[in-house]
Amino acid sequence: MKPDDSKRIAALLERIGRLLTTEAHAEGLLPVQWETLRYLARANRFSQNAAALTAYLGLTKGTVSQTLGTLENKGLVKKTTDQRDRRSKRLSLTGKGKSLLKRDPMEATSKVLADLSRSRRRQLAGTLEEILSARLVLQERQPFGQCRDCRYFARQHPEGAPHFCQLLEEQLSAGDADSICFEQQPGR
Amino acid sequence: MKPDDSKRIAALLERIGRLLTTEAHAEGLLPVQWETLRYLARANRFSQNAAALTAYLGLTKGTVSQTLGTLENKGLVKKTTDQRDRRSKRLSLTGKGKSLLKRDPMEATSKVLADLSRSRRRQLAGTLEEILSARLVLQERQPFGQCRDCRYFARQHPEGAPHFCQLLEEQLSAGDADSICFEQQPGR
DNA sequence: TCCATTAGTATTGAGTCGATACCATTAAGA
DNA sequence: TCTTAATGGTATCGACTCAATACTAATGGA
Repeated sequence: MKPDDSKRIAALLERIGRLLTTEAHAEGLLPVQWETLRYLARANRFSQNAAALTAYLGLTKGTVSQTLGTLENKGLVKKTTDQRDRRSKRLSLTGKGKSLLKRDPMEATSKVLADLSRSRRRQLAGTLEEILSARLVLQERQPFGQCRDCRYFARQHPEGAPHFCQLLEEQLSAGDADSICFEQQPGR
Repeated sequence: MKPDDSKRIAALLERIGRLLTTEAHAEGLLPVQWETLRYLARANRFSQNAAALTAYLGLTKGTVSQTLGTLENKGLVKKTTDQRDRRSKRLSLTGKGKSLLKRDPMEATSKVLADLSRSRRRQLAGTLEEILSARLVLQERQPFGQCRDCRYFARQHPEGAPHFCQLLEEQLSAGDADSICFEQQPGR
């Protein structure tokens, strides 16, 4: 095996990333804009705000605010002020935003991934998660894992609701449990 | 296993890509500029020109020309007109460019990759290459594989030189064989 | 009540990026 | 050889990202 094997893999990761980026110039949207739409579709309600998106993307809040502004102008995203904390704004996809996501250019790549065997997919997902998490830890950034893989996720709620978040002390729907969360901390 | 498992992997790939991009704002250079430097360090002499770089990055030639211009102004890249085809310019890293590459922000990720076991690295590299190649084929783009994995690579040269390219009919040094090539076509 | 913190916006300037048009050189045909 | 098409690269334009900085508004603690 080659001496700088790791460099070759790093180059592969970067090139795939760039591929995803260049082909994300589609439907009149730009790469970050697509990423934002996808994020909002996947994020649970505690994470549907600009601060969480900023952390997810690893950009500065000014940039993200600007991107959200243009998406709002395009009628793809809606902002509503959070009533519990009126500094914060709750972000959500409009109907137009949701239907645009059906033409997500990322689909082409998902299709290729679906052609891999189940076991290779599982292996790949595991390795990529490990790499990402290692890099994020070094930068003290959040992993944005799925709610149900969180150490604060409780399958049994005292009063009988389906799930419960022990950190935010909120009930969680089945959809919440599958979504990604700003506060998620892997731990089981 | 989750229904849209492939979407999760695609999101991982994109997020890692973005991570690589955001941390490539370093040493006064921008992400594409780093990618260009790395490309020039890895490309064989047939591929050290703007056209090949354009194909590699998947950008338009105008953009690439501009990026190369700023790298030239920074004294990191040198252009010399190719004497065989005087439309073309041969690109090379200056001493300053090479020494800057030693502070490549991508190193942080290579280090993490180096911590993976040998077998997981091998598996990962294989899977990523497969994914990339599948996507590139769909777009009719070049794979930019290593010279020695090319169908035109001949280990024995008639006159006894170490290696030989049967497409370009040129002798190849050991370094050439390890470099990536614009014309490379996997085939063995 | 004061003050530090947090959520988001506004502005500026550098640079990517796609699109288009352009120039020079080469290659192919008549 | 002359003409024409293709190729390698540059120049210019406008839209937009992005980091940096400064700002407003709301929150929350002392």
